[in-house]
This record gives sequence, structure tokens and C-alpha cells, in this order.
Amino acid sequence: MDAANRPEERKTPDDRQKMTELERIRHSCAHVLATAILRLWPDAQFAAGPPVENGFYYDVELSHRISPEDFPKIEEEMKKEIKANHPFEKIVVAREQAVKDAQSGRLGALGARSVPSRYKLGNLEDIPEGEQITYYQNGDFIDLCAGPHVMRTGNIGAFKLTHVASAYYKGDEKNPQLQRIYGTAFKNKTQLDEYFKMLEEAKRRDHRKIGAEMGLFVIDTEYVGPGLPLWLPKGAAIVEELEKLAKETEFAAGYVRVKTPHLAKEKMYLTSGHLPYYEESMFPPMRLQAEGKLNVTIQGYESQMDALKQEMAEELKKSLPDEVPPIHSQKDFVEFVGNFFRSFPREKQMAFDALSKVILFNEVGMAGAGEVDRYYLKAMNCPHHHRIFAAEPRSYRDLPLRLAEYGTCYRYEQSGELIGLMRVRSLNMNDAHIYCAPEQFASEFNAVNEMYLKYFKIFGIEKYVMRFSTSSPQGMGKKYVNEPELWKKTEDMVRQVLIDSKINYVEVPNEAAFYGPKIDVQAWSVIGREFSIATNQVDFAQPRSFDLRYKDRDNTEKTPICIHRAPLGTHERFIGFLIEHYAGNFPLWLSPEQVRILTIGDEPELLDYARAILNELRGHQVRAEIDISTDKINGKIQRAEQMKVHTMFVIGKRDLEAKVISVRVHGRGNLGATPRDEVISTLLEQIKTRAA
RNA sequence: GCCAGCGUAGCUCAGUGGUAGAGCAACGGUUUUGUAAACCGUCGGUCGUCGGUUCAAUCCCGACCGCUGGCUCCA
Repeated sequence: MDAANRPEERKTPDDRQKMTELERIRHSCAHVLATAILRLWPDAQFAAGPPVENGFYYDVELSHRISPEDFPKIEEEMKKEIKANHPFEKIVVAREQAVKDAQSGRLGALGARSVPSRYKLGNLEDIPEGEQITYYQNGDFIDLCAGPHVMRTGNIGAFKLTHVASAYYKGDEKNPQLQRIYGTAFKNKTQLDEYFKMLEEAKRRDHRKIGAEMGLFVIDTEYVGPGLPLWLPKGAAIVEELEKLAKETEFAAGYVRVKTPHLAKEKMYLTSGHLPYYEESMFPPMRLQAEGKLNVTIQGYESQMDALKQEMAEELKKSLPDEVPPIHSQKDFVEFVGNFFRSFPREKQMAFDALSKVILFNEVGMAGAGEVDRYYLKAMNCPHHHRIFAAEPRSYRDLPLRLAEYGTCYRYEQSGELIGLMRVRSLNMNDAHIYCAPEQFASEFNAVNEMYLKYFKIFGIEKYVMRFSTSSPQGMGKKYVNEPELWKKTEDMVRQVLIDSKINYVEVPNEAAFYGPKIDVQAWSVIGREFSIATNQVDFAQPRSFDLRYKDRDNTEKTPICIHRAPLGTHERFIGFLIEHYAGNFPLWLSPEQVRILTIGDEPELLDYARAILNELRGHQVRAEIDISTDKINGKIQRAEQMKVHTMFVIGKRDLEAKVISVRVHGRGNLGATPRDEVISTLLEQIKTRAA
């Protein structure tokens, strides 16, 4: 993220000087990229070119569409610039001079040009009065830039352009879209190669690829819809195991489970405050027609129809009966309108009839006629849980009340946002809402954090950070519910818990949820890729909006604080993460197929022995299968290994005679033969303890 | 939603302005096995959808749908 593009996050010159050596190399490489592009396309207009997490980019406006096929010749020019070993010279200028140079097209350019450097002009405007304005020059290329850079272009050890994307100028979708050229650079070739090796590994572990190979899930865009994954039996097995883990953990921690429907009336989300904030990312409402008159429908219809339709509307309006029978469905509606049209000449009757069927219902819908109930698919579970809280009178003795549910939510994510399981439109949340008194907050919140850490341990997540998102004064009443004192109080409480628990966290201002501060949990998979796994929030706003109360010791009614928490996030994203984390090689307890019995030969006694083992395993809820096909044992092993079956029991005549099982573990090979009972009891123990 | 690239069998991929192939998988046989692929055969595609250009389109053009990479968004 280019912080320089966001006024509220503008880096100070001091911050910039903290750039690491690697960031300087990359930032300098961005300048070299611009230099090269200008040699090829002198009219290029540059915007911003910062270092980013894995490299750098430069945003450029250019009539030529740069594609990866252009990379070799751009890289060729870049190499020349690096070989020339020009120094990066810092030049301090007065604002007037900078404006003048930008207008003459000199900034982000190799020389003066006929058109101004328009984006550089825009960048200049963002530099506050009093801050030093500097250029950096390498060879002929002069750029408005706060630096810092490496000493000379030759200090850029190894680089490569990686991809092209588009980006809005200053990240604002109202601004023009620029071409963003991405690249990466390292001190030397070895490190560059390692980086690309890591990318290869990530690609190999891609959850979409492994998910398909292992038969975990499919996304049936034609019949179900994009972003609506179907869990296949093997994927559902993982879902079930995660739920089991969550349910056990939450039960032990004093949670109670609830179950709520997938939709609710509009009133729910007006009350919660979600509708005004998030309407566009909720699925559009379903409208349930109540009894009533049709005249409102006709009005809505008039406004958008052409002449014939107008005519029909006039006719309808003129002679519509006062009393309209109840209409609950399209069938009712068509029937009613059909009867009504009988009084017209046949030709008109048919035209009206067809129109009414096709257009009136489909386009205008039944909205507006009489009272309409609008139902929304839930995009979050909290309001339903609030209503459960409200369902019974509550006393301080009931608190903390921890309502947990694996609730299915639906969010209308923008089409361009959908990514495999990582970003979906239907999601199963490991959700719970903790209603507590203010004095209980610290211990409850701390217990939630402890739960996170417990899970990290189970899944071998070693690197994580809690992003503590807080409000901002300027967002009060707009982005955030207008309760400045409550915000401060809550944020202070959360911060204190984080500090006391010595948990690894960073504070990020102005990114809170609208109803309270939140914590996003970022975790890194074993190959070092970052995932936003879970989020939990402190909510002082919704309990008020829903007028939730409990009777306190002193016989007064008080509003509880609500903690939203979802340590395992959603099944979709969490399993997506786990697939990449484990490269599909799940630990035994999570493995979709825990055991496959492979027989050598098909003598009846041998098959009986193998089947008895299968039955015993399944009796203990082990996900076991048997392969009694006539393939050679090597073929059976090959297929089981490819499917990443965790444990293979190879059963041949020798095993039958000695009452043993030859065990082979995926990725570890043949472990030899062990007495049957011992093998099974060890296996059961490993599953039970969720051993890695 | 925006920009760009892509869309051929269940999967991995060839291929052409004259209506398509391979390997694996699946299915049917034969084979009877000791730690990563036994053999033979069969089935399988309106080349994403719709429209246009053309005597002729899977191929060229357009729109739409979807996917991928970014941007914006993320309760």
C-alpha cells in the first residue's frame, strides 16, 4: 500500500528515512523503471512509485498498453541505466520552482515536454506547507521524490518486472486509472531467485488447485453462483472437524450454542445500523407482497415504460377496482391482471397481458403495492443474537452471556473481489457474541485472545499479529457512531488488555468498525504468506440500538457491552488458509481421508481381515476407506499418495497370518508392520489429541 | 464495480478460417499383486454463451458470463 497516496496516512520525511536497505533498492529500482519506460515512450506520465511488501511498482499513464511482452525490452533499458551507474542526486527546490518544473513536464521525465507532469502536480499539492520539496535525479531522469535512495543505480543488485495491473490515481476510484507496473528487486541474484522459488511454492500450494485435486470443494458458477462454494464430502469432513474443535473449545469456555435463520426483516438491519453502512454489500432484499391496492405499482411502472406500457397503465388506473384480492405470488398477480384485461379488445388484451407478465412483475416487481415486507439474507449474525438476548429478561447473574453459532452469512462481494475460498459470498462464521458488564470486559476480552492463541498452537501458526483498529476524531458521526467518550473508553480498555496480555499487536487508527474498535488477526502460513484470518470487535453501539438491557445488582437497567469474536473466521477462508499452510497434507485429525486400507490379493480370508479392520475404524468414527481393486499394490499406493491420504494400511497375506498391519504414512513412507490392536489404538489416540 | 489477461473432454494441455486431438481420470475386459502407475479396449467436447463478418467461424470482430492478476471495498 502506498501510504504516500493517502493524505491521512502521509509519511513524514522522518518516517521515510527509516526505509530499509532493501526498500531503498526497490524504490530506486522504481525510478530506473520509469527511466526505462521514458526512453521507450517519452510521453509517459508518472504518478507514484513506492516500494511495497514484495517489491515495488510505478503507476504510469500511457496510451500504449504495457503487457508482459514488453517486459524484456523495458528490462533491457533498465539494465543500461543500472550499468551506467548514475548517482541518485538529491536536489532541494522551492515550491514555486517545483510547480514550474511540473508544468513544463520536466518532473518524472527525461527532459522538458509539451504537456505538464499532471500527476506530479497533483502530488505536489499533497505536500504540506513547510515540508521540504526534493527531487531525485539519476542520469537525465528527474523525479519529484522524498527519497531516500541507494547511492547509485549500480547498487541495484538484481531485479525483475513481474506483472501489470491497474490502479486509481491516489487510490480514489473517481480518479483516472493508471497502469501499475510491478517488479521486484533484491541485493543479489541469489535472493531474487529464492523469492521466485517461494512464489512457485505458493503456486504449488494454491488452495484452488489443491482443493480441486483433493476434491474438497467446487464452485459451480453456472447453477449455484460465483462465490458460493459447494463443500464436497472430503471438504465437508474438514468443516466438520473444525466445528467439532470450536464447539468443544467454546463449550469448555462457558459458551452456549444457538441457531438462527438465514434471513431477517429489514427492520433488523435498520435497527442494527448495518443497512445504511453496508447495504451495497448485502444481497438485495426479497419482497414479500402484502394485501393491498395496486395503484402504487402502477405509478412506479408509469415512470419507466414506453408508450404502449403507458397506455396500459392509464387503462389500469382508470378502471382499477377499489378492492384488490390478496396477491402473494406471481401467479396471483397474473391471474388478477388477466381477468381485468378481459374487458379490452382482444389484440390489446393480449398485448397488455404479455406485458404485464413479462415486465410489470419482473421489472417493477411487486414493490410498493400495499405494505411490503423486505427480507434480507443475513450478512452477519449479531442482530439475530441480539434478539436472542432480548428474548428473555436478563439479570446481571446471566452475564457474561456467550452466544455461539456457526452461522451462515451472505455478502454480496463485488464480482472482481471473489477469490477461491478466500473471498466468497456465502460464509460460515465461527461466530459468537459475548454480552457482558463493563467490569467483566477485560477478563472476557482476554479469554477471547487466549482462545486465539490456543488455536494458533494447534495449527502451528507461529507468526501472527493483532491489528487493533481504532476510530478517528474526523470520522465521528460519519464513519463511526457518534459517541466520542464511549469510543475513547472502549479503546482504552482494549488497549490495556492487549498490553497486559503481552500479545503481539499493532494499532491502526481510523480503521475501526462503525460500532466499535476491532481487532483483525493476521497470520502467516508456513511459507510466509499473510492471511487475514479472523476479526473480533467490541460493540457498544448495537446493544444500545437494540435497547438491550440487564437488571443490575442495584436494580437499575443497564446496557451490556458486546464482544463479537470469530477466532476461526469463516470455514471458507480458514480452510483456504489451512490448505496452503499444510500444502494439502493435513494432520491426521483433519485429514479428509484418514486411513485407506490397501489389499494385496483378493483371497476371501484376506478381504475379511481387511474389512474387519475397516469396520473397526469406522466404528470409532475414523474416516477410513478400502481399496480392493485389482490394481498392483504400487498402483494403489500411488493413487493414495496422490490423494494425500494420511495413513495407508497395506494388508497382504503376511499381515493376515501375523495379525499385523503394515503402516505407510503419506510423505513418510513405509513404517513397517505392527500388531493390529497397537496400530489402531495409536491412531485413535493421535486423532483424539489432534496431534500435528 | 473498474483495468488488463485468459476461457478447447472431469483434470493437464496440443491444434486449425473447411464443424477437433494426446495423456491421466471414468467405464468394460484381461491380470492376482509387498510400498509412488500391469495390459487391452470403450466412452467422452454444439472448442464459455449470444450475436456479427464470411460460401464456411472453435479460430476474425462485438457484447455478455466466468476465471486469473491488480485497484476500490471488506460489518
